[in-house]
Parts: sequence; structure tokens; C-alpha cells
Amino acid sequence: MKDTSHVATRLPAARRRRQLLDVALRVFAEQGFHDASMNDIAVAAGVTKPVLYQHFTSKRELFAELLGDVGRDLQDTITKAVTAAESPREMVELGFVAYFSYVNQHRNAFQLFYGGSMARDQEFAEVVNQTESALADMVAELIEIDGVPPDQRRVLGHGIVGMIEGASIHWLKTSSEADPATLAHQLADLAWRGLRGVEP
Amino acid sequence: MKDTSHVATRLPAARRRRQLLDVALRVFAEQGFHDASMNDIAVAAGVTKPVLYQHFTSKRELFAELLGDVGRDLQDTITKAVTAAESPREMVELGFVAYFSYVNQHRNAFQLFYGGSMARDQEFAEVVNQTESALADMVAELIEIDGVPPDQRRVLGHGIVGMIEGASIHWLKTSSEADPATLAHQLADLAWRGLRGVEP
DNA sequence: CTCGACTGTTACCGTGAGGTAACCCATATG
DNA sequence: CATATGGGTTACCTCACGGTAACAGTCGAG
Repeated sequence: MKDTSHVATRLPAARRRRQLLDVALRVFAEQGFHDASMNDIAVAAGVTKPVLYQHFTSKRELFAELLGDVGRDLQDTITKAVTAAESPREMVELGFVAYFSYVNQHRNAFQLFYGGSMARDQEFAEVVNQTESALADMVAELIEIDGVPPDQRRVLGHGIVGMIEGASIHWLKTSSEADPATLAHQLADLAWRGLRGVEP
Repeated sequence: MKDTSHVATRLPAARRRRQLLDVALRVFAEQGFHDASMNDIAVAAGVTKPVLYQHFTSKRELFAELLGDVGRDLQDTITKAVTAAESPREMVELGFVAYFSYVNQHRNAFQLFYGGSMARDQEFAEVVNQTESALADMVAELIEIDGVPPDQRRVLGHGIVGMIEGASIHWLKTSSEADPATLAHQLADLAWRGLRGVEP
């Protein structure tokens, strides 16, 4: 009688570690960093607390690892999608589609990243910030109008990133029927038209 | 020797309550809901914990009151600014300017609202949500293209709201030299151009 | 069969937070 | 001067959480 997914049959360290990461991601995404206790995570994994501490030295370290993984994963996904494009307009389109697909397929990851309560936490904030800034910079470079100073470009870039985030959050909250591809296309169009008209 | 601002001279209940609200807003904004303790707030007000509990029945209630106040204040500010406009284009412009002015002048309030860790908290989330949705709906009505279903309008509206938030957050984080009015104007322009081109 | 290594559990500690009971003292009023 | 009102404090309770020490069961290698 083996249940490899939930029941506490003994697991080799590597598998256990991966399972704990998966479960922790889910629990953190559902309850947030503060409200999720290490016990919650352990129990959700069908295990007791010390097992968790055999694999991760502290709650913060566990959370930081998840946050870092998600950040890298998201950034990679977008970057890869964008570099496959052959025109600025296509970069926007593919980037947006990639973002929405990611959100759609990795909801827990997304919720951990943005629903998280790490705005006031220096260590966590930096991870999120780094990823967001990377995305914002990609957008900033798409502004083809001369004479726009870097600072402004960056603010606008963060604005566009915020736009995607805001739309994504709302779209997840209301299980809207609109499919991600259509939504991505529409928002990409909105962003593109907007960015082309920027004035110094 | 009277110091009406900080030192614990005795205050009548009404004034004390206002002072506590002000101090609590600042402390919550700086440290976040979870990391700020009731003791922190009391000490910051030059007072002890029980005084806080004479005016507010719980930490959550105190935070909820602040959150509600800020939400109403922000929403009122934007609404008033927008209703003074005489064209859709002007509504966008004035709305954006009002938003950035508000953020600029009430940074603590803004940080409480968006930096806060209330994404996973049902009670708090609803307050924020209500305000955000109201703003998003205002934007949604500006889309003058026929044939765009309400659901999509709302998602786009939330996208625009997210854009302002994202730009605001970044702008606060880096004490950018760009003044709020210019920024507002540019983002309003971006949004307007984008929204005019939306396709069903 | 034995032994060692590895996975897991029970039971506990310390600490800090939300929240409260009981008491104190300044002041205005008769 | 006595006293009631009400703003303020000290000292405490409870409880949940992060984290750990010590112990236990399983399983493969020699």
C-alpha cells in the first residue's frame, strides 16, 4: 500500500526534500509567510517538524529558497520567450503571453511572489525586486523614442510590469473565463500602443 | 514643560485616539502588520499598551480602521479629481495626477495599503480590493470601444490600476528626481493611447 | 545475524506577542 | 478638604511558534 504523494512512507533524502519544497510552496502561497507555520508545512507533507529542519535550517531559509527559485524561473521563462522574437512589437507580444502562461500554470509560485508579505522584509524584498527590475528593464529598452532619460524609462517599465501583475492578480481572483492568450494579446496591444507614444 | 507632540503629557480621549491612529499608521507602514507589535505602537506614542486597548479592541481592529480610512480617503480623492474633468482624456489626466499627488503626500498611507501583508487575509484584502475595484471600474468605463465585454474591461481596468501602483512603488523606492506631475502626465498619456486602441 | 547509517518521532525549551486585571494619581468640583 | 472621574501604569496570563535534544524503527552491507 504505497502512496508516493502524501502518506508518510519513508523517502530518500533527495525526494523528501523536493516534496517538502513543493508542499511548502503550496502552503506559503495559500497562507502567506507569517501565517503559515513550520508545523503546518510539516503536517501538510505528512511528516513532523524536525524532518523539515533536517532539510532546511530555518523558516526564512526555506522561504528564501522558494522565492529565489520562483524568481529565477519566471525571469528565465520571460527572457527566453522574448529573445525568440524578431521585432520589438513581437517581443512585447511573446513576453506577455509567456507571463500569463506562467501565471496560469504556476499559480502557487505567482501567489508566493506577489501575494507574499515581504514588502517590509529587506532580504525577501530584494529577491522580488531583482526579478521585477529585470523585467522592467526589458520593457524600458523597448521605448524607441530618443531623449527619454533612463530614470523615466525605468519608471515606465515598472509601470508596465505593474500592469501585468495587476491584471494577473485580478484575473486569478475572479476565475474569469477569458483565456490567458487573449488577455495577454490585449494587454500587449495596450502596452505597445502606449509605449510608442511616450514623449520626453 | 509641555510637549504636545511626543511626550506623554496627559491627553483627552479624543486627541489621544487621533494621535494613536497617526502613530499606528506610521509604525504599520514602516514595519508591516505582522512585524509591528502593539507595544511598538504604544511606545512610539509615548504611552503603554493598555492605553492602546482603551481605544481599540484589538490589533486587527486598529489596522482595519486605518485601512478603511485610507481606502476611503484615496477613493474620494481620485473620484473628486475625476468628476472635475470635462472629457475622458482629461479624466485620465486628472485621475493620474491626483493619484500621484496622494502617494506623494501620504506615503505612509500608501505603504500601508500596498506594502502591507494583507494579500492572504480575507478581511483586509476585501478593503483593499474594494478600493482597487472602484478605481478599476472608473478606468473600465473610459474604454469607448463598443463590443468589449465587461469582464475584459475590468481586467484592463485592473491592469491600468496596477500600472499606477507599480510605477508609484518604484518611484517611492528610488527617490527619483522626476516630479510626480510629470510622471503622472506621462503615464496618463501611456494609458490613454493604450486604451484608445483596445480591440474586442 | 549484526551493525551502522539514515529516516523519522516524541517531547520539550525559550521567547515574544496579544490581551487583561488591578492599581495609581492628577484634576475639577462641591 | 474630601471625593469621584478618568487617563495611565505595573505586572501578569496564555498561547503559539521557531527551534532542538534525545530516542526509535527500518534496511542494506559485510
